Amino acid sequence: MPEGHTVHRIARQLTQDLVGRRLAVSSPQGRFAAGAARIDGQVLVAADAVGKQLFCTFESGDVLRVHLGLYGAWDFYGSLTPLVQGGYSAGSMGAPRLRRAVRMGEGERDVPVGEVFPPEPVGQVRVRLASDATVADLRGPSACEVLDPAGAAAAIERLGPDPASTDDLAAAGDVMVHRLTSRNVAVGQLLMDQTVVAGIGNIYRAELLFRARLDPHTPGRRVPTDVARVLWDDWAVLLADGIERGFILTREDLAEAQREEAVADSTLRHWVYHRAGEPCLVSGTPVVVEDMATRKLYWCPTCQV
DNA sequence: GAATTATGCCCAT
DNA sequence: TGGGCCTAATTCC
Repeated sequence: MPEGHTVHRIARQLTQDLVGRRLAVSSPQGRFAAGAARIDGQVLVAADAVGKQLFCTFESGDVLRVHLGLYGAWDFYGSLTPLVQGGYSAGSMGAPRLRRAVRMGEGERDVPVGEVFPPEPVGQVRVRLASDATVADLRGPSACEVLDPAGAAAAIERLGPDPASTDDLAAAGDVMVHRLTSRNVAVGQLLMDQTVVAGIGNIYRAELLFRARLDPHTPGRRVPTDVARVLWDDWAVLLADGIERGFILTREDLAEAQREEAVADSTLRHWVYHRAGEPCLVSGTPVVVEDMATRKLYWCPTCQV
């Protein structure tokens, strides 16, 4: 259930520990045997996130494209560079996994004693990327395929801008603002449309709209350009924070001590997401939950107009 | 212990 | 519109 920040962290972990290495690529589950064979034994030259998609480029130019979908995750084993203060020696990134892993930000947790390296695959491992020292297992993805360079470029071209994968934030923002304000579709749906802006999921959608005090039902065309720009700028801030922190925290009002609490208690992290019926933290009005395009939308009808 | 739910998105009908 | 992916935490008996 990852949003963009998680995929960027996965790309960072892969960049730290597997990029530049010659990898054994396999499909313990078997479903990806042909794709794995195409890139087995090659050097991984880059790992990049664009929105919620991961692109791993190998020396031949072939690209492994991965989308985690609803419950995909990467499990990492062996030698790993800590991405969080305190570090960790084994972990999962993607859907929450506690079996042998950490939630990012919960601090260090060792590999169970007696576990050998490389570890036996746990569950249905679609693809394993392995160096001598590090193993990354992909489980439960909704997309996992090998593309040629043109195919990879086309996949990226279909995505809207991602503030964490552009070198021109202002120009990327222009694209997002234009796409958001050009259609009559509700802004709450447009923010989830990965061709408008990439990486936003249901939590960031709800929180961005609350922080902008914007009614999710407002048609994109009725969203003032400067408000659309605020959404882009705020998305860039929240995404960068999520990448560093390892989880989504949008309550900039929290004091430092309360932020520590929010590390352990996910119910403290958001203004409206998953707070249906609870009082809005600003107005006291019960937070509303409703369906919008088959997803749950949380919002405050008093604050968001 | 069973049923439900979830940070997503694709496809078939 | 419904099922699929193939998972684990949470909620409901």
